[in-house]
Amino acid sequence: MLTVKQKDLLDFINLYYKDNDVFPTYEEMKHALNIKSKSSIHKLISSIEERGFIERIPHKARAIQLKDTQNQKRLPFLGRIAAGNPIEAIANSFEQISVPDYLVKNNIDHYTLEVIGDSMKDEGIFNGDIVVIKKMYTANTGQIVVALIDENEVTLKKYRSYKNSIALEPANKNYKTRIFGRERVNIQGILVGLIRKF
Amino acid sequence: MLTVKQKDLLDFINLYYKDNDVFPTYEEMKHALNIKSKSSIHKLISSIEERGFIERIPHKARAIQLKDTQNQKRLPFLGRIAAGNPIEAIANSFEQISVPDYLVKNNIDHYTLEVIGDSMKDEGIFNGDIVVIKKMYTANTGQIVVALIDENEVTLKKYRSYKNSIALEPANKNYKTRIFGRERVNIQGILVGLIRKF
DNA sequence: AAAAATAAGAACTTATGTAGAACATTTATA
DNA sequence: TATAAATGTTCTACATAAGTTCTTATTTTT
Repeated sequence: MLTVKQKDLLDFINLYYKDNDVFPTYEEMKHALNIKSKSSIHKLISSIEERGFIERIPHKARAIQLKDTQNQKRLPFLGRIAAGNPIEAIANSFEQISVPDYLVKNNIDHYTLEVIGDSMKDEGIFNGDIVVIKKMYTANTGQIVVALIDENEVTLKKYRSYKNSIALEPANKNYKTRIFGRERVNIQGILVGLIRKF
Repeated sequence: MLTVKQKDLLDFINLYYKDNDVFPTYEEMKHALNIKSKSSIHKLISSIEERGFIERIPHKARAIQLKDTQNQKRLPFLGRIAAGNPIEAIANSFEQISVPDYLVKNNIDHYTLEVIGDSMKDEGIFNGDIVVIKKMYTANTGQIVVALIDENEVTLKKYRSYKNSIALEPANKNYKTRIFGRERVNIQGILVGLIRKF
């Protein structure tokens, strides 16, 4: 709930801190945001602090502290992953779910699904689990991916790439690996996180 | 329980926030919904807030907060659960971790642990997983518990209660069930959630 | 038909962003 | 330690942006 300017400044502070391991002075912020007066920065900083995104020690130089109120990410919940429905069919839902942000790489689109079935149980992925998926259209062998087969079936499996084909491996001896021509398989994302409620 | 317009506006706010990391002004909402007056937006916003879907800071610009059903809880992270250390030894850690609050029953103390080892792998609990534990001192047969054995070893196992003894069952054929006299086992909590990062 | 919800516009209040100068405090250093 | 330099704070002032309140219709829902 920051304004645009406030967010710009906060972004700059974040970036600066990442690069320099110290926080910027007002003078530096002034230049970064193309503002001519320190007092303007002071005001901005004050409002950012008021909203709880940072804390300051008054009068101390570079004495800012990032208050990480933001350790959650809201991701779209696209429904259940089981044979049958392509994800796209339900992708315009606005249902959202919160996941801890350490499961999510910033700036890359993610979504969540509920796992149906036990075909990946040997990887510790059980029926009913919520999986966090990073939207990607390519994968490396060994990664667990959401794959769309023949534009029509969606499944969560371990990916294995061969010269002219793609293998989708379950993690359960009761199911068998399926091998497809490259053109039949579209990667929809790779597994980055899992949440289970007991 | 929103009306159509209210939901349209809420959807727009969600979308806008996702794109911009900042909330829209009334003016922007006006344009998005094809409404000609800010006051109309104000009314809609007020009713959305009344119904608990958002919160505002009155009079502040862009000061909306998505007040959703799902949020995060910060729980203490008490370290690793493996043979050896009783949890109490590390229980005064201040480290905290965010977990989605749908994993947590309100008003009851919870904590988190990192799982070490694969003794529970057939239950889909793997080395490195974060488990969310509800602090409890009793358990029912079949529940997965954090148990303190002989005031000295802590372990995550399936609980089974007999007349004069307690069995702690692993979920891995390479480990065997251990049976203890009741007085040797103290339940420290029961498993309610799991988070895995891939 | 009655009750809510939605819409409009105007007038109003408050917040935000900007600037420059003077001032206060902390930190560096002669 | 005394002083200078760097940094943060306060003040006044102004323009604009944003949110609020009011009254009055109109539309939709019950």
